[in-house]
Amino acid sequence: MSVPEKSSYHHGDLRASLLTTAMRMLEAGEPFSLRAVAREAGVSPTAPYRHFTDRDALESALAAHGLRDLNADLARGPLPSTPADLAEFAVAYVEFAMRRPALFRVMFGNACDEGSAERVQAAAAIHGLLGEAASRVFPDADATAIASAGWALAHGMAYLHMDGKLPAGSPGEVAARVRDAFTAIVGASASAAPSTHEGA
Amino acid sequence: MSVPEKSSYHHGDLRASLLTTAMRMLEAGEPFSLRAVAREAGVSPTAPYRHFTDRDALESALAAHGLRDLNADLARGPLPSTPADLAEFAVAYVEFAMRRPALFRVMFGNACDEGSAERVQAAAAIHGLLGEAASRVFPDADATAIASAGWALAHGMAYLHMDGKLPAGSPGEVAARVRDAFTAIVGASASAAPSTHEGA
DNA sequence: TGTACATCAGTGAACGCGCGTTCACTGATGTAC
DNA sequence: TGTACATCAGTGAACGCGCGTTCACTGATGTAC
Repeated sequence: MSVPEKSSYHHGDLRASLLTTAMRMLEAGEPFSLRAVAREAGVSPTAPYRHFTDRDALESALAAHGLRDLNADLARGPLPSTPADLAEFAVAYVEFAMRRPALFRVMFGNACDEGSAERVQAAAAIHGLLGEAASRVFPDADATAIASAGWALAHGMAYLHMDGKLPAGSPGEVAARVRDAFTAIVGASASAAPSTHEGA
Repeated sequence: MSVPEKSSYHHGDLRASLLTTAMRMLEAGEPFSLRAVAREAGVSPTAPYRHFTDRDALESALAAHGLRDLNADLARGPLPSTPADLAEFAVAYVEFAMRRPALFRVMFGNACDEGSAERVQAAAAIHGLLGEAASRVFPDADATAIASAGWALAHGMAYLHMDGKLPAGSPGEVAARVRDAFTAIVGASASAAPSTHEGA
């Protein structure tokens, strides 16, 4: 449909087709390699080099795509304004990771290639969104610290679940666990044992 | 010294030597493989099979070793009793990850092989320690939730720093960042925008 | 409208690589008599 | 104390695998005259 059945030699839009295929493979948990993607797309092993300078370039394009998808997921509703809203942000983040774990690792599991403009930009957008969300909910807190903390909490939950370090269960259970963790730690100071900190 | 220079054929204690070599390689950031470890240990590619049933068995032994090391790091001082103590727990966790990132990934970056008793046991010990620490500091909170939250926060900080998603800088800066994040989120509810939660 | 030609997106054979694992083997060790 | 032999920890050649990347190529497209 979208790719007309042309004469076999010229593909039509191989670049897009490679990205789609690679994305499908990542989501299916299949091992990712230039050759495998080409094979799956029905094209010779060297055809991708017409569209990506090397393996890493394809990977960066996938990462950028994933980052944009995650951004869209998070920005679906209005910006969070309460801690409970922020907890739902974390839930959405972890749900994305659980739904597309291999992609998630491609997005975050390696240094961002600064040469890939689209990847850099997509990463910055996510970063900005997380920062804004955190400082909206906790306007009086150290903005950088609270943003890092929120991100780390969600990111850690994502990895711990992906790697089976926390009892998994259904997606709903995972979501509940994330929500509870978030709520527990944000409300924690109230129930703390005697501390040197007595509030700000 | 510890391994006497015997006649070359019999090694003395190849098992220990392979583990040591593999650990050194992980810490040096060299790629890890059965063959590479054997090569580095000065032994034929098949010698390791006398001591480990396969590649995964070696990896599990390394993971167990690393988990015990991390446990020892965390248990160095007394158990935490204040939020500030708990923050230092998180700092130590992240410092371990930054000091030995490849090992850290081996420890946590894949499902625990339930067939490896030593790995299962070492993982359970860590899990127990984290849980006890959290519930000592926040005795009134949901123990599971607060333990997960603290672990996820530290774990997420570790991954974000390892993967270059947060500005790195010196180890001291990383420690400060972890401390600040922990402090910010634990004290956060005080400064929250209007919320549906008004405390427990 | 028809033909020549430059451009470009594919092909397919080949390279060298490192990997995990198998197999039949051999050299050293230590125990039984 | 000396010899025979079982045990065990190593060797080294070989297997088949998939990978990223190069190279010279060829088939299709579209533009200029």
